[in-house]
Parts: sequence; structure tokens; C-alpha cells
Amino acid sequence: MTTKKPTRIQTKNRAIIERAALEIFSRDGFRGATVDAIADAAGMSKPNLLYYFPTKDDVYRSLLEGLLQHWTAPLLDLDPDGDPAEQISAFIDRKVELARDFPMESRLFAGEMLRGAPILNDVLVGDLKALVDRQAAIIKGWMDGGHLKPMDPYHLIFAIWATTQHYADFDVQVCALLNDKSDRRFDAAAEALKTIFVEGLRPR
Amino acid sequence: MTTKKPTRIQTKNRAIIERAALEIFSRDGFRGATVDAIADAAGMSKPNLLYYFPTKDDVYRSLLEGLLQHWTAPLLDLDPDGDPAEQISAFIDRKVELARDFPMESRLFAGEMLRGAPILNDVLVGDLKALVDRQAAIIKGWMDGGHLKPMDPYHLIFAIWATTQHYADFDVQVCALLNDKSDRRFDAAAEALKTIFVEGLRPR
Amino acid sequence: MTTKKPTRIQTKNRAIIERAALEIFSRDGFRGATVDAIADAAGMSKPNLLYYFPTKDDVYRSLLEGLLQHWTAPLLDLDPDGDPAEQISAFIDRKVELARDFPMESRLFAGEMLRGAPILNDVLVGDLKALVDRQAAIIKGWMDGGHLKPMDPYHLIFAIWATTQHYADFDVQVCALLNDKSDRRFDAAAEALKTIFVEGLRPR
Amino acid sequence: MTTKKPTRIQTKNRAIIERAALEIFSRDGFRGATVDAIADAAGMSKPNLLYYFPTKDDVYRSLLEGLLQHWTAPLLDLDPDGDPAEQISAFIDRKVELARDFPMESRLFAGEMLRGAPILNDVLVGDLKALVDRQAAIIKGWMDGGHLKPMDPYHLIFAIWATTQHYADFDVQVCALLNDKSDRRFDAAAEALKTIFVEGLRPR
DNA sequence: TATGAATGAGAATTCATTCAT
DNA sequence: GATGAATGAATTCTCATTCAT
Repeated sequence: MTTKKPTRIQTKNRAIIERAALEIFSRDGFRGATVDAIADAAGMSKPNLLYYFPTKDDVYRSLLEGLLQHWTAPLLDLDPDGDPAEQISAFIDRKVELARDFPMESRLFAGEMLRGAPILNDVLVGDLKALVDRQAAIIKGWMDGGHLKPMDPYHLIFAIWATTQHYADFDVQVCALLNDKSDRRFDAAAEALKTIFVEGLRPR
Repeated sequence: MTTKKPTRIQTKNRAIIERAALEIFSRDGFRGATVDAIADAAGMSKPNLLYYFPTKDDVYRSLLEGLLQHWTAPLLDLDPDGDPAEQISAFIDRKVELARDFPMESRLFAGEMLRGAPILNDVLVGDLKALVDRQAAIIKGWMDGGHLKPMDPYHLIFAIWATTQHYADFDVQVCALLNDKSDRRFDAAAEALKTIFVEGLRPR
Repeated sequence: MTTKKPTRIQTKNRAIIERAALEIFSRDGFRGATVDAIADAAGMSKPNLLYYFPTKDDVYRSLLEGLLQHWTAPLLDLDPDGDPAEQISAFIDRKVELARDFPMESRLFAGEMLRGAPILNDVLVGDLKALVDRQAAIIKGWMDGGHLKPMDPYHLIFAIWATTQHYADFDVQVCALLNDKSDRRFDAAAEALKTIFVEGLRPR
Repeated sequence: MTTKKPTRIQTKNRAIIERAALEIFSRDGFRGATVDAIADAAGMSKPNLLYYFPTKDDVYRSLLEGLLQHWTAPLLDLDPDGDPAEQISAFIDRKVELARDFPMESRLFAGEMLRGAPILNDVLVGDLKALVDRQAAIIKGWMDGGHLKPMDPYHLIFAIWATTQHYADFDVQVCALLNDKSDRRFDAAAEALKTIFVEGLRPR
């Protein structure tokens, strides 16, 4: 059997399935999700779903594959020639936007990390590390040039990731503690984070 | 029928079970964990485990119950009369220590958040919110007193939580990107975080 | 190990257990009943119960053994020399009293019959058949003597048993259809049954 | 999502399952019956059975639902304008036929009554009571018209039910005491019951 | 005697996947 | 492509019984 290129209906149905699967997987985790639930959410019979993705695992992998590229875009966009503070601010802004607009993707990724990244480990060690190495070097350049306080650029990247994704992954906690379910929390978060990261806590 | 006080062997076995369950639940999530796996890890037959905790749910709840107190201690320890920068630094240090020494607890909690906190929601809205409100007020006091840059104290707390717990929850990613599995990453993290939070990125 | 005669405490505890077991078995059936439930009802630990009756089966058998004698007493009491109509009336009265006063025993027996009498079959074919044969002969004598209408005496005995025990076994239905949970139904039943059996439905 | 109408194979398999379940439930009771046993009797795998009836409870309910209508038909058929004695005789005949031809249905119902009618209670208090009220009124009419001896019509109905169903529910006892497993017992029963009920025991 | 602890054998139900059409 | 039907392998939980003290 040769790998033919997908027909239009295949493309469409795979997209429908992925959309449904993202919802279910991000909410229930890999083990908690059932093919039934995904098929239901996709408005499709279970065998039909498995016609497009032979196994539950395949659906999950397919989601993860598209994920990192999307999610690391803001990091990739750092402009070595831009103003460092502005670049960092923009980075934060874009990450908060992602947390607001694509929380399920973030939670899917977080779930995979909690499990020890059984699927994504190769990508972490490979593509992602390569990307982070490159961008850390850019940030390091800014520090060496005296534009940023010297520190470990990797941990800086981690910190920005952690704080921004927190608003997607721990949304339920954030809402509970702020007692606010409106979207304002994202703007407030972006503002606070930019103050913290760029200015620091100490008054000058 | 009264609830009798537990015998010594009960206390011991419940502790053994909880230790095993923490390992399994934190790695596999609630749904991914099986009573079989927990019983195995506890070196105990499945029915015997269920003799101590009637349902899988009970084991999980029991773990979560003890969690928050342990985990929020560093926040609780903020001394309103201490030096704000030092207090924040100590807070960060202690949180990083927890991430290093009790990563499974952190991941268990993170898993519960990702699921939407079906069990812990009441605690979030109740006890935890009350605690955070109190400590946010302390931080707010420091800001009003001109000791810290004014910003939303809740988001500051979130930021510290997110960045420190990141080293437990996303450990697999951190290790992959640092290409370092030694414990050094925790010290480096603490140092970087203290620099970021207290000094900010911009050179003075 | 020799079979010693039971101590006082043994006698007492066996009685307690049987009382509790009757309640549980008659309500839940043999399979539906659990040793736990019986032990609870007896205010005793499960292993202790099983000290007195080695198996669940033994408890059940023990109950059934005492049953038939108790339950067939009214039939045994038929006096061949008494007035047939009065004897039948007395038989009905006593059976209705048993249904009122010992409904659990009746239901236990009914449950055993529904199951096909796995335990009691030998007794049915043996002792019980012998007794019924004897008493049927007495009734047959009355018929032959022209004191009762000739008919099959066995089916007459069955009819009296069935109608009287109905008020124990189908109590829930009787109460529902009469919309009456007071004890009046037993007196009304006895009266109606005596009318039916002795007089017949047709006016004379 | 709408409930679609069943396919032919669904109809067939549901019928097969119900037939098998009737056998098992009527013999072993609800608790004593296992899904395994029913699936075996139905020549079907356990999960496949549960594909048609999601739970054991559903199978049981399904059986009970169809039961009462079938079982109360002879009572419903009483013709107010017919000859009372003939009507009663016909009622008895039809009930004995049911006991002979559908003993498992009778035992299933009896088992449910013994348990206290957890499932059927609503029906007893509702539909069945309504039916019995109506037919009791018919019988009462006959009595008021002087065609039957005055007595409580409810208890008369109970008596006919009890005596006829006895030949299904207590079949094992009847066979043991008659020492006869041929079908003759049903004819003998019908004859004896008609004599008892219509004529009474006393010679005229 | 009495009971806390332990377990092997179920029992109901779930679920990913396959079959057949 | 699509779906109703079917199933083997779990998975949670139950329960009669035994062990150890």
C-alpha cells in the first residue's frame, strides 16, 4: 500500500478530529481521554475516527507534533538587533496571548511534560534544544553587550515560559484566587510580568 | 458505630500506600494510575490496599489533602516586618528547595490543576484564597511603603509559584534543554530567579 | 477435635447470629446477603461470626433446619377427631398468625424454594413429604366420611399454605394494593380465607 | 442526539438476551445472577451483552417491565356481564396455564416481591393498584348482586393469585410432595382450586 | 473467644481495537 | 468512507474465607 496524498475529505476530517481530540486530551489527559469521547466530540463514529487515525496514540502524537512550532514562535521571533527590553516585552506579550487564545494546547503540552514526555522527549532533546540554544545565545549576546543584566539565559527563558503558560495551565487556580473569570486577568498578567521581568521588584 | 483510632499497623500501612500512590499518581495522573500499580509499588495486594483506602479516589484525596499546607508554607512564612527583598529571596529559595526535594507533590498538584481541580476546587476558593489574600496584602503593604515597585501582588505570587514549580513540573524539559541531570540546575535556578525578581533584567 | 457440647456463651452467640442472619438472608436472599452485613447486624466481627459458623452456608443451613418444624406445626395439629370445618379454620388462623408474626422465616423459605431448594430438597422429599402424606390422609378421611367435599387433599393443603404465606412473602404487594400498612390486613385475610375455603364463593 | 430505532439484529439480540436473562434471574435472583452466566446462556460475550444493555440492572428492569401486563391479563379479562362462577373459573384456569407455561416469569416476579420490590414498587402502587381496584369493583358488584358470597374482593383476588402462582413459584416443593413431575399436577391443581373457590369445602 | 489484617477468586464495567457490511 | 456489532484485556471493587495474634 502506497502513501497517497490525502483527499479533501480526509484533510477536513482529520482537522475535525484533531480539534475534538485537543479538547478531550487537554481536559482529561492521555489516559483519561477515551476514543469514544473524542469521536463524540468530533460528531463521528468511533470506527470512522480510527479510519483516519489508526490508534488513539496516533491522534495524540499528531496533536503534539503541530504543537511545538506554534508554541515556540514567540521565542523564535526574538530579533537580535532589536532593543532587548522591547524584545523581552514583546515575547511576554505574545506568550500571554497564546495562553489566552490557546490554553488547551498549553495544557496538552503540560500534561505531556508531567508524564515525563514519553512522546516528545526526542523533540525536546533535538529540535527544541537546538532552538533554545540559538535563542539563548542571542540573549547572552544582549547581556554581554551590557544591555541586560548578566544571568543564565536558559533560566530566563524558562521563567518567561513558566509564568506565561501558568495562565493557561493553572487557569482554574488563577481564577479561584483572583475571583475573576473575565479575560482581564490576561492583561493584568502581561502588565505585571513585564514590570517584574524588565524592571525588577526593587524601585530605582 | 464510632471511628476508632488507627492501630500502629494501620498508620504504617497507610503511610506506605500514600508514598507509593504519590509516585504513581504524580507520574501517571489520576486516570492513568491503576490500583494495581499502586499496590505493587506499596508491596501489597490490591484488596489489602483497598482495605485501608476503600476506593482509588480516597487514596488520591488523601494525598491532596496533605499537600497544600506543605506547599504553601514558604508563602505563609513571609515576614511583614522583614526586609522585603530578603523575604522575597527567601521565598524563592524555599520554593526551589521544595521543587527539588518534593517534585512528585508538585506534579500531583499540577495534574489536579490541569484536570480543572475537580477535587481541590473547594480548597482553592476557600482556604487557599484566604491565605493568598492575606499574604498579598503583606506584599501590597511593602509596595505602598515604597519598598517594592508597585504592581499587582497576586500576579507576583503567581509568578514566583510558576517559576519555581516549573523545575518540578517540567523537570523533563528543563533537563533536556540544559542537558544536565545533576542537581546543579536548582541552584542555578534559584540564583537566576532571585536576580530576575529582585533586580530585574535591566542593568542599573 | 471432638464435638463438645456448647458453652453458654456459644449458645447465646449462635442465637444472636441466627437472629441477625434471618433478617439479612430473608431480605437479600442467600447470594445477596454478605457475611459482613450479618456480622454487622449481629454486632460482631466477621471472623468471630465465622468462629461460630465456619461458612456462610452453614449459617444459612442452620436457619433452614429450624424452619420447617416451626412452619408445619399448624398442619401437624390437625385433629383427626375434631370437626373438619373447625380444624381447617383453625389451621388457616394459625397460618395467618405465623405470616404476621414470622414473615422473615416465610420469606427465607420462599427464597429457598425459588432457588429450587438446593439445600432443602432432601427434607422436602423426606420428612416433609412424610408429614404431608400423613395429614393428607387425615383430610382424605374427612372427605371419605362425607364431612368435606371430595377433592385432592394435597392441593387443598397447598392452597392453604399458598394463600396464608402470601401475606408474608408478597407483603409489599399486599400493602401496596390495599394501601394499608396497619396490621388489620391479617385479620381481614384470615376472615376472607375462612369464608372462601369453608363456605366457598357461591351463596347457598 | 436522538434515540434511533433498533436494527433487526438489535431486536434479535435483545430478545435472545432477555430469554437467557429470564432463565438466570428467575433461578438465581438478581444478586445471584451474573452477567457472565447470562451472556453464556445467550451465547454471547459479556461485553457484547453490555453493548445491548449497558448494565445488569437494565436487563433486569427490561424483563420486569414486560411482566405485569402479561401476568395480569387473566384478571383484566373478567367480564362484568358474564356469569360470576364461570368468570372465576376461567380466571383460575388461565392463571394455572400461565403458571405451567411461564413459570420463570412468575418466579422472577416473586423474587422481586421478596426483595421488597425495589424496582417494581412504583408500578405496584400505580398501575397495578389501579387495575386491581377496577376489577375488585367488578367482583364487588357480583357480590352486591347476590351472585357471590359477600367477602373482601381484594383478598379473593390475592387468594387466586397466591394459589395459582404457587404452582410456578413453589414448583420444587409441589413436585416433591406429589412425587410427580409430569404436567398432570397443573390439571389437578386447576380442578381442585375451582372446587375450593367456587364450591367451598363443605358439602351442600 | 475475639478481632485486625490479608488475600484469591470473582463480578460489573470500560475501552481500544477489530470485524463485517 | 462510514458504521453497527463484537471482543480481549484491563480496571475498580466485592466478598467469603484465612491468618496471626
